[in-house]
Amino acid sequence: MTNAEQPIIYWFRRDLRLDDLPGLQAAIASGRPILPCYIHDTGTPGEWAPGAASCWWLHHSLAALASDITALGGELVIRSGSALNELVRLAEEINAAGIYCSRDYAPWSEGLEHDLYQDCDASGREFKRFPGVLLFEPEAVLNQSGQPFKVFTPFWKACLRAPEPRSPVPAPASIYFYPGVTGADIDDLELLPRNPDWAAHWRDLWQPGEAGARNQLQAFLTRAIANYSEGRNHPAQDATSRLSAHMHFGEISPRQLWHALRSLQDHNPELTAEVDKFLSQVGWREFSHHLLHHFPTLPEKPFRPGFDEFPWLGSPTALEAWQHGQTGYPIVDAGMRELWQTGYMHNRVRMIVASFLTKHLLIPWRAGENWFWDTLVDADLANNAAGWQWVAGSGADAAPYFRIFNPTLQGERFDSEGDYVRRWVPELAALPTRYIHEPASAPAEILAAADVELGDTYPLPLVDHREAREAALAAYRSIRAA
DNA sequence: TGAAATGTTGGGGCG
DNA sequence: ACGCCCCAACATTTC
Repeated sequence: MTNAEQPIIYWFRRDLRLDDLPGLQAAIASGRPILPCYIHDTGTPGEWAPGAASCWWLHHSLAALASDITALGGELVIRSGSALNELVRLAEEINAAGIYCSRDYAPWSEGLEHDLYQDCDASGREFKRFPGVLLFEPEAVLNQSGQPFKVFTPFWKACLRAPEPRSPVPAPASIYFYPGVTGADIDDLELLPRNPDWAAHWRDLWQPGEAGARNQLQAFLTRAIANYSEGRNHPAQDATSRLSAHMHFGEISPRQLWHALRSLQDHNPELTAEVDKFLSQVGWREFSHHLLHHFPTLPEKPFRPGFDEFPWLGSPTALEAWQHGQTGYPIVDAGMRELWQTGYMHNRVRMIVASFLTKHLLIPWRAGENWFWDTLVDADLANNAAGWQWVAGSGADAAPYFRIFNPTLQGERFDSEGDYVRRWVPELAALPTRYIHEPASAPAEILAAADVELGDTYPLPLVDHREAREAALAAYRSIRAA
């Protein structure tokens, strides 16, 4: 039997915010007391435990959420362990009437939601999951034959034809909390690096949490969006939204993003093309998540058959040079160093470094996927897996296998003044712009004048572009024939 | 959400 | 004036 004072557990997952949270709103509307909780899940089979950079973000995001809940007079109850066990135990402990949450689309999450539903059903509790992590539910975007889309353009067109994502629900003005339950301290989760604390300066770069997400969106909408289509390709410009980590942790929902942009567009029709361009990027996020939902092996196995046989080389020393930004290709090294030092890399550069790893070095995309997973603050299983497979040519709607970025040309085209390289590869800073993307082509006296000694202060190119390109084409031909 | 090789065209230098 | 060559600029195709 249930009574009106039996609480509802609101289980925070990848929705670390209070605004636009339909599940929380529904819990409040039930009139029952609410227990907000977060489980640091260490026990669900198949889970990709968050990487080091992601853990740093998670810590601060949880701290921000906990503080916002405290301001409302409640407490975020944090526990650690198997999410299923911890939730079941907590529900029994307080005799909860139900568990509400936002739906998550990771392969292991869907199984977990199923198990929770079963357990709740058997013990007379309500288990409800609400949409909100995505704009459109995967079941709602299928082609004419009821199958998932495997090509982005028709996928996104179908999304745009579908009923518009509904308006965000307001943040609760007050919450009737269930008192008296305590959990772990955030520090006990040991999410922060120490010995050494390599993220000591990251608080100057990022503001994890809902307020930070709101600030970032506001900054983007008042400035960079106006030149997004072009600016987004130039890594030296601050022309992208930088919302990815906020989005990953659900500090802002895609619905909030969607409606903020549509509203901006309504008031500024001249921004239509820019807004559409940005929303199509949100569309790629959507596409990746839908793909992962339909094809749970996306993070591990080539989406396209045949790539199992790809003749990778996988040299450990080459991988290490790539990881440390020591390949001798300035745009690649700049990107890898930006990643290492800030937990982030500009998207254009992500494509360049990924193409370089898989095609110039012939190192399996999974090595890159793993490195990004550990080093990106916005590491996201769906985006990461889909992105790497896209670059490697094995993914859905992937770049054709013969599309091999020339890192020198990419640098010259998208970092034409060399500002990005100079920022992250300071040992090349004094080189004239003409040679900044190809130091090896500079005359000896120019190198000397810039204090550059190739092979000493800056590495010689790890591979020759032309030779590497030919080798990659030959490798791809070998699986195509088979 | 490429790059390189190959093909075509047209202006200009020059015998 | 003409043919020839060079080559930049652009287009097409190939990988």
